[in-house]
Amino acid sequence: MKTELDTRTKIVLAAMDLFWSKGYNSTSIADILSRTQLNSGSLYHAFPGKQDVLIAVLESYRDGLYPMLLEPAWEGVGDPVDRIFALLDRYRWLIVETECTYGCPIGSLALELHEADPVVRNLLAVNFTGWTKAIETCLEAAADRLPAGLDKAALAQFVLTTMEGGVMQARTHLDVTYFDRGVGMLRDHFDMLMARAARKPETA
Amino acid sequence: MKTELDTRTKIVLAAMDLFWSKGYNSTSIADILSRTQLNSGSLYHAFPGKQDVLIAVLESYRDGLYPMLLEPAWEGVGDPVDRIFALLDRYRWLIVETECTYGCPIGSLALELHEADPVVRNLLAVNFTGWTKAIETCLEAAADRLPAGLDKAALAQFVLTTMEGGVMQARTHLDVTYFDRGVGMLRDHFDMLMARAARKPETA
DNA sequence: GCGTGACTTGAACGATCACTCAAGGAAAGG
DNA sequence: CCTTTCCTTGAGTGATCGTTCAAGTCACGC
Repeated sequence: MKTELDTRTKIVLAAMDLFWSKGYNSTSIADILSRTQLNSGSLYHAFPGKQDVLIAVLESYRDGLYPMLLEPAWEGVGDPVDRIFALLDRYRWLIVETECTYGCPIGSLALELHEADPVVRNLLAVNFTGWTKAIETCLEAAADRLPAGLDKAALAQFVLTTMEGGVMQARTHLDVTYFDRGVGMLRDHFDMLMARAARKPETA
Repeated sequence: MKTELDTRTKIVLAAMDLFWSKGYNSTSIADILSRTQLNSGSLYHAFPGKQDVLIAVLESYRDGLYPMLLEPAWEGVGDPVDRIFALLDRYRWLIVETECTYGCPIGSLALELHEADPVVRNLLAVNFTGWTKAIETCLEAAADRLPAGLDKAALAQFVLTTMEGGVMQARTHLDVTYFDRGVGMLRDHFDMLMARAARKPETA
């Protein structure tokens, strides 16, 4: 089944990869054109400008969160807490696979684009929110094992923080163990929370 | 005392500010020149090229870690655990002061420079290591309040992770509370560690 | 006064950037 | 066969990038 790809789709796929590996500013339109084997006219027929390609990429990440990231990561993993660490393991795998050169595409773009357009900044925020909401769902599913008054939204954000900070340090040091230690600390955090919940259950 | 600044120093100071606010790639030599009121010849007399300005900036951050960042943040704060959170509060202050537009200069550069020169990458790593080593010193000074077998290096890295992840999310959402929640989670983590240490003291 | 080295001047260079557009298919409906 | 519409072609635009360099200025030892 040789799928004939839409011009827009071809561009978005190529741009996703290029923005991920080189960043937005360092990726030129010429890079996208040579990757897709298109001419500039075709690209500018499909998109008004470079920033609109970025917007399409971010929308694609947003829409692909479950089908492309979470569902594969959670396949065969039923326990909600395990799912959180399965997702982190997915990122670990990406780090190893790319020899610590790639990171989280959203995080990289978020720190690269300093004076971002409101639409772009909002899409970055939406991507983060989608991710943390998914973690929050896991935390709610595991609510019986966690302390009663726990701020689940804050903890979900903390999971994202651990992932982003770990990826950043692993990439800078070219060493996955910097990611692993962060995940290990988060594991400890969860263990302590669950131990606390087990010690005095059902209290507000 | 009107100090006449060295050309190199003037350039480094201007570049620190520009790289911080706009990033490395988005800062042009022309930006640095107009900021310093110098001509291109003077800059290229002081530095072989743009990347060498970046290297000087990173060396400046490395050398300024204690005098410019830690000592001011720790002034009047004796308790080692309080010092950790005083430092995080310093970053919080920067976020608020810049209306969530600036972040950690090292973290931003680390994620912006995807295919960084080895010298640059190493200087980024050195800056991270200097920071975490300082936190580690605090943890060692508070060792009596912490669990015996605690991996202090890992926890120190986790503090950096919390800071970087919090800054990233605060900047993306244009809202400091994303930073605050991360610091709150870390506070909980410390509280749980100290409670565990108090429960069963002096055990390995 | 004069030579010498350190530093500055700023126009100019080639490369590359995002982007444009007149011209040219290709397919479909009439 | 013609028209219309959609899409592609690719040379070309002006702007901006990092960088160069011949010429000029300046302080200082002789």
